Amino acid sequence: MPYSYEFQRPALTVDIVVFALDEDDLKVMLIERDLKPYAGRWALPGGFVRVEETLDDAARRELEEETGLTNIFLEQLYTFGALNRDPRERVVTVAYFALVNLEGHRVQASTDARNAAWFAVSDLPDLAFDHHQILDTALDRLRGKLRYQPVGFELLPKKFPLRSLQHLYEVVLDRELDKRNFRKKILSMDILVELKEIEKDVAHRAAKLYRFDKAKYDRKTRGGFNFEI
Amino acid sequence: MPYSYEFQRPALTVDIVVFALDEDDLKVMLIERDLKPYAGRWALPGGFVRVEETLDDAARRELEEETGLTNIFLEQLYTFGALNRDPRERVVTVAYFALVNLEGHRVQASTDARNAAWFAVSDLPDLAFDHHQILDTALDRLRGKLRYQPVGFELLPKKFPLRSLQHLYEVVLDRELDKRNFRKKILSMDILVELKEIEKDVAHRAAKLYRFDKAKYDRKTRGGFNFEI
DNA sequence: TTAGTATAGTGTCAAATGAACACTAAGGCA
DNA sequence: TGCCTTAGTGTTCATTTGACACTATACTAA
Repeated sequence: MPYSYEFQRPALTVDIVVFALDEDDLKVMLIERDLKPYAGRWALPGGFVRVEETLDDAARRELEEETGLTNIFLEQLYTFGALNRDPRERVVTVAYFALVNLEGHRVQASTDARNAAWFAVSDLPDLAFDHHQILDTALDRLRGKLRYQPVGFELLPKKFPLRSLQHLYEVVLDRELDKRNFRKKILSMDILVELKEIEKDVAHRAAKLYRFDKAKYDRKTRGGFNFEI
Repeated sequence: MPYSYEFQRPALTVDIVVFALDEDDLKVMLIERDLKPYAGRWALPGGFVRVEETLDDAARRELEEETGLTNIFLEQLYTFGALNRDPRERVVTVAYFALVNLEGHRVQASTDARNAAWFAVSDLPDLAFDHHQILDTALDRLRGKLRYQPVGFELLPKKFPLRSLQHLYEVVLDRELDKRNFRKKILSMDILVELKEIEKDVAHRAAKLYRFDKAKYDRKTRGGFNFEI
């Protein structure tokens, strides 16, 4: 039973850029399309917004359906409305960007009869639609956010050594950082808690583990906070 | 002749938060609604996105139709998709935020049979829909942007004394700034050009006029720029 | 057991930046 | 000509940033 409207309406979708971090690279989650257009091409997970769900809900639902990821950091990115982004008809998409830590959310390959996989952002295949542009926008946003908000922790496990945090900053910002200065700076922010635990099963001297203390952060966040590293 | 679709589609609109600056206040442009719902209430300018126009185009068109403003700084803000933001049906709106200088764009009161007016953001009427929330989001964005991008100049005439620029920062950031430190900082950025002109018709000592030099700015913008005042 | 090796962890100094602070100069006005 | 209003200008101190190198610890392999 079709629905009719006095004026033509663009279709509305959500697309999600999910970032994760492994030993070497910043990764992004892609889905292999099984339908036309762009069948066989890799694309961002996403789909149509239902009329009875919010945009955030749509993004979380699609993400779960297509990749199995739930309960992750998710934030609206930008809305893309170019006229021919989809060859079939006018489609406006609200893009989201999400951060997960690989430990907690191991790749849940094919769900929903699709193939899902992590790709290094430095070595991507051709993408469907304007998804390359969306991804570039997400990367800019990630780099920007890292500077003034403590989102990086979303990419790490709950407990992490300072090395991992520095590595995160180095990978995302794409430059090397001085270890001493980095530690001084991060610790002086006083938003990390040193745990009574050290790394295990590590080939050499084990590092202390830390966790991000959101309560501490919230207390000092009045008037902004500078994560410039 | 109605259009029909297999699934129900949300309607898609744009709404624009236009900021301007006068002697005392940061102002925002509002439209008095003549139709239900919220007839007689003030609202942000905006309207439906047509299927053959981009989101940016829709925002510019609506802005011109409803307020007469053209050729101004306009940037996408955020997309609002709560289920009951519009009592009639599901409407998703892509909000924009715009900056104008009052000199060049004097209030073009009623156009399109509507009443348009500037309101001080510190003294607003009740607004229709979720427009208060949109406006708050826009204010946050303006304050944020001012810190790391030279958007403030969009609120000033082409030629302006440093006092006006400082006043802009003080009004938007809502705190007083030290005149000497402000001048030192702004001039050290080397993005302003001192003109061979001074203020006219001013009751007391006239100040030198400056203009923003976009080319200069673009040259140094590599790797970010800090407008922290 | 010991030598090797890989990563953890730590401090100083110099330069740049940020914040506080007060007076003189210019020009219109009465 | 005196008054009033705004323009314009430097110094000092505290803080932050950035460059830079060595010792400590723990596992591995001979």
